[in-house]
Amino acid sequence: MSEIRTAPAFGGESLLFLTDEQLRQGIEAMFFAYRGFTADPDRILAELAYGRAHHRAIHFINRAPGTTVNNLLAILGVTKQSLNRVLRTLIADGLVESRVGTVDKRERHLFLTEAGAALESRLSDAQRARMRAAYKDAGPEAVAGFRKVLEAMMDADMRGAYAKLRDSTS
Amino acid sequence: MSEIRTAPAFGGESLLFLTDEQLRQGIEAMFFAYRGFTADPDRILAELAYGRAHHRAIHFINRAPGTTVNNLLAILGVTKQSLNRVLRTLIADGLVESRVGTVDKRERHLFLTEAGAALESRLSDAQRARMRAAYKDAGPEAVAGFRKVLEAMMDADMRGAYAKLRDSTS
DNA sequence: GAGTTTATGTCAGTCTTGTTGACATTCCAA
DNA sequence: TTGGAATGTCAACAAGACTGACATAAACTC
Repeated sequence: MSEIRTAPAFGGESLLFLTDEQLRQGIEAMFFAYRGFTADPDRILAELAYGRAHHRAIHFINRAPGTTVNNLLAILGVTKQSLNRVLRTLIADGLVESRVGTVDKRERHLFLTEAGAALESRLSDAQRARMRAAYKDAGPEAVAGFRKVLEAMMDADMRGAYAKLRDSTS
Repeated sequence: MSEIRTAPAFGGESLLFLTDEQLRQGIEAMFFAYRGFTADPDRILAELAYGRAHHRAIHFINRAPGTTVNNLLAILGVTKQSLNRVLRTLIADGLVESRVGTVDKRERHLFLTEAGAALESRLSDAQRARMRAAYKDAGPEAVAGFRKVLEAMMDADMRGAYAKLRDSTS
């Protein structure tokens, strides 16, 4: 399966970074880094008897206020039943508000309440703090490379969703 | 909480990459990319009625053959009960072999059987294929940055575990 | 040698988060 | 008006994490 076992240079460009060993290191780095990535919000969520699913919902509702359930479903990649359970608790706890659509009354538009926005900030701040430290350590060029590889690693449909979100504010 | 809202240049070095907006894009990229990262092995595992937990165990047993249960526990960051459930099924299915230690007979040393190694290859190949495509797209400099940021994002103890694994083969 | 610690395994119960399948309601559109 | 889309809800279930309790064997310590 390995296209490149040794590390020859083609056309003057080294392909050392494409060896199985390099790829494996990347895979393991991704695994350990993702744990760090979620560790800080997880601690906050545990206090409140919420989980990562709640965080994800809150994050993307904050990101795109007024988004519909269907829209959120597509971004999160879970079933409506699974999302619905999470949304129900968030609505019951007064963190999320669900408004019937004016144009299409079948749709529910989702918004964070003040309390919801407060929790979102708390979670974001924790997650950003680690991200900021990592970015600072690695430097701007590393960050550009980081983003480039991550984007190339996404499924095509998620790359679209990501680009849409990315360009909507920046 | 935001240290930097605007994007001033300090000492001639732009810190544009440390804005909250940039950090949020990084967070979302990480979320979507991780889904892609696990998508291919997940499909294979689903066929076999296994989950990601099985993949992780198989991966690290292959990576460090003869590792003890305790060692694996530390790397995976789960409880022994959780890991034990997974190991039991893998041993029962003939993918993993557990050998009593010769020096310390309390320890169990874990190895992949031929069948286990075969599955490991299948899973690795799938995951590496995507990784290789992403690396190729992004180029060697981006890959270096990617690795740098991921490493900075890990918890300190995992950075140690990762470095140990990383340097043991390369 | 007795007592403690360590490594492992196991049982029982709980929680979150995902899944399917079935079904009802509402409303838009052909 | 009929069909389909969007949403919500109920029920059942499974993976994979958790805690707590307990058992066993081996190793270590005093």
